[in-house]
Order: sequence, then structure tokens, then C-alpha cells
Amino acid sequence: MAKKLVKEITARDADFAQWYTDVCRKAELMDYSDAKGFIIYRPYGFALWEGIKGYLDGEFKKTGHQNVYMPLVIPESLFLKEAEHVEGFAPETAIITVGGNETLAERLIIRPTSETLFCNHYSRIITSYRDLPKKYNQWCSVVRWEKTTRPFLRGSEFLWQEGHTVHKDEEEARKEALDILDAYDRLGKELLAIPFIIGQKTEKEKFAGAVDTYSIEALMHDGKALQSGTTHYLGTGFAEAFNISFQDKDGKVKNPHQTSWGVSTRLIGAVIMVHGDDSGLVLPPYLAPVQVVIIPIQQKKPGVLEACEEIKKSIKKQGVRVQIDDSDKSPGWKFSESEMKGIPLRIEIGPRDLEKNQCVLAKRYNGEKTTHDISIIDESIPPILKTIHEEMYEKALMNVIDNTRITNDYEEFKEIIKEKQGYVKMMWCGDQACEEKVKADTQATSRCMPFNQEAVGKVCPICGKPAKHLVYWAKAY
RNA sequence: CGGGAAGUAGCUUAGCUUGGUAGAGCGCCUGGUUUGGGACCAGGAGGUCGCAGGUUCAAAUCCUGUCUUCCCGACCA
Repeated sequence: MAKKLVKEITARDADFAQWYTDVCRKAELMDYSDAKGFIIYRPYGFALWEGIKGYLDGEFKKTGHQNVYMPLVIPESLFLKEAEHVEGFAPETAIITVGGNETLAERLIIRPTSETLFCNHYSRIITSYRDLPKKYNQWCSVVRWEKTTRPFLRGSEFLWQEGHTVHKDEEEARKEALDILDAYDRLGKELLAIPFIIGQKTEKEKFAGAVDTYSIEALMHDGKALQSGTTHYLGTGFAEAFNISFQDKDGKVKNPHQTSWGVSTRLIGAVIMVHGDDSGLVLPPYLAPVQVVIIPIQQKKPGVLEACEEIKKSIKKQGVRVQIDDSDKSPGWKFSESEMKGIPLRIEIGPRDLEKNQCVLAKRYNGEKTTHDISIIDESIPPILKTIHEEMYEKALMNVIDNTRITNDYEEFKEIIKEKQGYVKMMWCGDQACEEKVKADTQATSRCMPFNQEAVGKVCPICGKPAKHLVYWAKAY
């Protein structure tokens, strides 16, 4: 689309941060509350979360996971049991110190994540190899006292799911962590139309208390990366700290191996920043709360609204979420509104179309507007949505490819991060000092060591020592 | 948590320097005419000027504190 039609939204390339905030508000995804970092999820924004939740919850259940609900608060003594975990999360916990009018004897941590709660429970219900595996998940919110906050990307409170599983051995637990990572990756491919880079986190970037952390990383339109979900192989560290043990077939008492994993409402931020444009939100069709909007033109003319109702009925029958905008706004208004809200497909019907037995289809993601025989409605909407999904994924993938660069020269690396952003694939020796140097020099961090390892060079360009891993580097949110 | 900017009707804002009963545009409500990219006419509703103190006969305006938002860093999903 050549010209910007929605004047309330800042141009994306003029000020990406302001554009993002404008889209969040103008698409009515959220509103600010009066407490810092706590946002209001408005119906349209919450519906996106429900879409993500619906997809993943189905996947989790298919693979034998059960939903549970743990308490909001963690007694401080419980929270303090796993040292590394505490060190990671202590700086960002909110703590309840008073109940009623009494100062509490033991302070209560508002969960920043629930490993400790799950572990404590597991220690009581697991005694035999017959109790394993335990594969629990919960949908809830957590609180982290963040210093700077942004809608969906970083909040004091955010919604997420956290899976916590317990397995008889390392192999099974590691498989679980990777299987879930794969489920997250498919969520991107099938629902969000976002191509993720999947891989393993470096020691520096991994979860506090994990042996290994894996992540899905997405590239935003401004060239910054967004960690969009993580899975962790926790080893037996938590089991030891929380006394989770079971007697195995061989009669020996063992500590089980655990995993934890989560994605959050941050994914909504990813959808906005991967697909959005100057006219607002652009939603991938399978996520969109409304997939097709029908806009009547001259709706008071006889037959127009009736035709819209017919079309709606037919589309609904095809299993598509469809709405008619029969408000008394002008058509231009409705067009802009549907664009701001990112509705994937728009159907326009007016007297002119009725005469010729046709309709106009407009695709949100590329602005393409075409005229068709009315018969297209009766069978072709799902295939059109499928094509839109595929093309959106393709477009996002091209953006990743176009903004992924390879270098074996540290000076060039610095130049790329400074001038172009995006991902840079560069070898790394494995030393944390080199990661820290990159951070200090460029603000970029290692996003992950992709599973798909290619040796693009023999030495670490940062220090000159032999290279061990290929790393995706980027500035991140 | 450091550095910067801003908070006046649902939204965008004028007014603040130089204190004296708060204005506009858009949106909203009513009626009518309209409708192929944010239509028009007429009438109308809507504001403890973020909050709390202070100065003053008098504060949106001056002073202090505080909260929230945005931007740039540090920290983190």
C-alpha cells in the first residue's frame, strides 16, 4: 500500500518504538493501568492470547500433559532452596510482607516462575518409578519487578504457560525439552506465521538453575531479535534441592530429571512486530479472532445487507470466523478500522457488485484488492486464508534471510550490528569473556547456538582462538 | 536504577514565560441527508487541568514531592 491511510499511527520506519505503542493501543489490544508495568488486556488482545493458548493447550494434551494450578505465592524459605535459581530471580521479585494488619512471620514471594512450587509438590507425590513421568503445565500470570516495561514485551505481570515435568532419566527429560521446543516452533509455523531460529542458549544466557536452555528466537521488523520462548533441561539440581526421589525398578533410590518451559504474552508483541505495517496490525489468519470482515457499501440500498448475511452464512459454514461491519460509519472508515485491527481478509459488497454478481476481496498483508465472481465465496475462503498464511510466513522468512549475515571478521561484525542490525552468524570459541566483549562493544548478545550448526569459520573472530560453535548474534529486546 | 521528555474531555492538543471563572479539532449522543478509502448539516453532552503538599486574596499556570507513560543506557522473558 503506497500511502499511509491511518494517520493516528506513527510511520513504522520513522519511529519503530512509537509505531509499536500506537499499534498496541489503536488496535485495542491493551490499555495501560495505573500501576507501572501492569497492563489491561482488552478483548481483542486477550483473544490473541486465547488463540495461542488454544493451539498449545491442544498440543500439550495430545502429548500427555495435564493442567494444574499452583498458588500465586511462594513462602520465602521454599523459594530460597535452589541457590542458582534464587540468584537469578531475587532481584526482580515482589514480596508480600503484610497480611491484614499483621507483619508476616514469613514473607511470601509472588511467583516470578513456579519451579519451586512444583518441586515442593513433586517431592510429596513422587515415590516410585511408577509415578513417572509427571508432565504438568499451568496457565497463569507471574510477576517480575522490571525496571523498564513495554506492553507485551516486558511487563511487571505477564500471562504465560509454564510446563514442569519429571522424568526417570536424562534421556527422557532431554527429549521432553526438545519436543516442546519443536511444539513452539510449530506454533510459529502453523499459527503465528513466524519463522523462529531454534537452538541452544550459551551458559551466560541460560535460565537460572538449568543445565541447558533452548530457545525460539524471532527477528522483528526493526532488526532486533526477540526471545520468544524457552525450554530447559534442569538435570537433577532441583530434585536434589527439593528432595524429589523415587525408587527405581532396580531397587535404588534416585533423583529424577526435570524440565521446565514456557511461552508468554510476549508472543503477541512478536506478531505485532513481525507482521505489522504503517496501517496497523497484520494478523496471520489462523490466529486472527476475526478472519474475514464483510463491509457493505451503501448498506441501506435494498439487497446489500441481505447479500452480506448470505455471504456470512456461507463463510461461517466453512468454519471461518467472520463478521459484518454494518455500523453506520462510512466505508472508508471501516476499511481503515479493519486494517488497523489486522483482519486478514476483507470482502466488499455494494450495489455495483450485486448488479454484476461479483465481490471485492482485499488481503490485509499485501493490500491486494481484486474483483471476483460471487461464487468464490462458497468454496474458496479457507484456501485463500491458507494462502495468506503461507505468504505471510514466506514474507517473514524472507525478512529473516535478508537480514541474516555471516562474517568471520570482528570489525565487520561491529559494523553490521551498528548499521544494519539483524542476525549475524559468527563463530565463537565458547568463552564467556568473548560474549561480554561483544555486548560491551555493540550491545548485541548471543541469541542461540542453532541446532543447524555450520562451520562458517575456523576461529573465533573476537579472540582468535579455535572456534567451537556457530552463534546467532543480535541486538535483542 | 541513572540521563532526557511528557501528563489539560475518549484521542490529539492550545493556554503556563507574565497567576485572575478552561479553549479547539477529532471522537461521542440526537435528528436528518449520505456511503466504492477515515462524508455533511443542525443541535447537544462531556474537564476534581495525573496525584499530594506549599506560596498567594486567587494556581492548569509559580515551588516541592510523588505516580504514570515515552525515549536513551544498565538489568532482565
